[in-house]
Amino acid sequence: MERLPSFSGLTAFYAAARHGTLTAAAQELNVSQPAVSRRIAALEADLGCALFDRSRKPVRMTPQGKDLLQALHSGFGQIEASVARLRQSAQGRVVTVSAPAGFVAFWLIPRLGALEDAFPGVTIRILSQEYGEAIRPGDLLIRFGLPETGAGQELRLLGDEVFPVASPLYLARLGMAADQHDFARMTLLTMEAARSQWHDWPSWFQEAGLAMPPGARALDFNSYAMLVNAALAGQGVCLAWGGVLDSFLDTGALVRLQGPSASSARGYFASARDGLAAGRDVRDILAWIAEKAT
Amino acid sequence: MERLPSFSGLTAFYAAARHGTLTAAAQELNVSQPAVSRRIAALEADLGCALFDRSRKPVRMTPQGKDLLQALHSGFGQIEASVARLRQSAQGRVVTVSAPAGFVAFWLIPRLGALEDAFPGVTIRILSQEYGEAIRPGDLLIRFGLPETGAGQELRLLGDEVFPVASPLYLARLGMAADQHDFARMTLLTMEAARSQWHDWPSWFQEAGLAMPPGARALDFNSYAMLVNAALAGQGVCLAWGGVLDSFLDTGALVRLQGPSASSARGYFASARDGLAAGRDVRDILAWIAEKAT
DNA sequence: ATCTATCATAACCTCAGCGTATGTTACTGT
DNA sequence: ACAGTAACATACGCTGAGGTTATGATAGAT
Repeated sequence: MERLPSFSGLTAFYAAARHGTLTAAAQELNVSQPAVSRRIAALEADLGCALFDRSRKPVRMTPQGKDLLQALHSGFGQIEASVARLRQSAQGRVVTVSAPAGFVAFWLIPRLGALEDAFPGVTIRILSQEYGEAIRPGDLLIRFGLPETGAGQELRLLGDEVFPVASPLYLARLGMAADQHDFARMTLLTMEAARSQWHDWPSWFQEAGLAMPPGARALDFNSYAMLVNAALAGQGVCLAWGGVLDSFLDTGALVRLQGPSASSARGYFASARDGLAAGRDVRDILAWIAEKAT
Repeated sequence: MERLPSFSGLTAFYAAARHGTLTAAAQELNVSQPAVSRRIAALEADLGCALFDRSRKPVRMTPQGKDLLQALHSGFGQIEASVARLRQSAQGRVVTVSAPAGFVAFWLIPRLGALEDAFPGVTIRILSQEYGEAIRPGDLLIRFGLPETGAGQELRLLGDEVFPVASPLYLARLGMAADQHDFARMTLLTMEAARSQWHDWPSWFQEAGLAMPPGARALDFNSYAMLVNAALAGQGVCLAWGGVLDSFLDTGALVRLQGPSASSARGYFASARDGLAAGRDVRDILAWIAEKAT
């Protein structure tokens, strides 16, 4: 790892580069102009190259200076964004919920208004990740998968029922109905095989006691949200987790295909990162979500 | 702009987060463990939140800590890359050449081996930009356009002749030859009209004293490199700047269409950023390029 | 229960980096 | 051409931010 120059040098240069004069940089930094002059001179000595051309007044940046300015703009920008988030979070009551993207899109967001109404004064931050991606850190974690042994405080959300759903327009186009459908003539929307955590169509047919139609047409997605949008757009039939797509089932945008369903040990699980030591807000929101999802 | 925390706090946290213990971070930073402990405590007080959970030993990061770690990893990474570049550049003899992408692809890169042989011990860095993009900073600048008045030390490269070239396979496919061609039946490869610096087909026909074929087929590109690759692939005829495509003309991959040519005040110009004050390497390379390009 | 590793805190010390004052020079307006 | 202003560099003096050593508390392993 390259040893970084002094921070005061970098910030002095960054301010001078943005303002165009060392004097203005000094004002921004609440230091004197000679302090800025010296910081930048020390930085240049450290780096071994000139960042400003001083044959003119005010100074002009060299190409090396521009190179460093771009890096500082980007690097400081990202650090500043994180710092701002942490400071804001510390001032208010903020609860960060980390959950799979499909759950966020189809279950959590339709209920976000109600959640925020239930907890006035608390800022709810939501971090989502696609299936297969690493879980992002949060106060309250929702994951999809098998129950973990020894996890202790993990609550199971939603039912364990898995069933096919499709758009009524799609069914009508094929001359089918919810209680009169033929999988062999439908497109099966599915998550990519790499997502081994997912309940796929072969598993579903097997558990439903049906034979999977040979040569069934399949359409692969690497995002459950996109997959569900394809179903909504009439591109095929997809598997729904009990409870996840209920807002669409309630409005009729999607209908459940009549017939057997399958059950699975997999499901959505929620936990507070700090367990019983979690803050009151976190525990309350976890309880709220568990109640609405079961 | 958010005020950033102390750099020593950020670096101490970054080291501890990577190593997992404050003691190892102290070793990396060549300070004592209490110094690291205090830095991080001060940082946490500044941000108003805990970055480590200290109920365990060694410490474990909180979600806030992970948030900041990601930002520092990315931010410091970019700053470090720039710093490393500048330090390396200062130690060695590095000359940065900034030029349009077409010139780089078709003139400079075929000659790069010869250039490096001519200047052993000098590292040649090349920055390119597409036509219309802002010129990127470099020790030696090559641009395309009209001559600038008052630029002083700018040298003109290549000839000012503009002529059409095509792939012999394309010509053969149309039953044509270099000395027997009909523009009306060819596809004219051209830069997008937005690139007003470019010498376009209507201008060429006018200056060559020819009538532009009405309804001539045109294919637009926003990259001269892609345009030339299309000509090489037999997709049409393009305009060549005298000298730029000579490596293809030498090998026969492209042939010049016989007939009139046009001259233009536009051309490629090279200059040293620092003029006569430029370092010896920069001046010598500028002279080399000017000699080979004229 | 014992030992080791790790982090926190107290007491003390110092020099990195600051400010004020001044010199030099580019730049602008008359 | 000259005067005035703005901008950067350098010299001198000063101090408090942040370091070190020593010690206490506690988790974790055996």
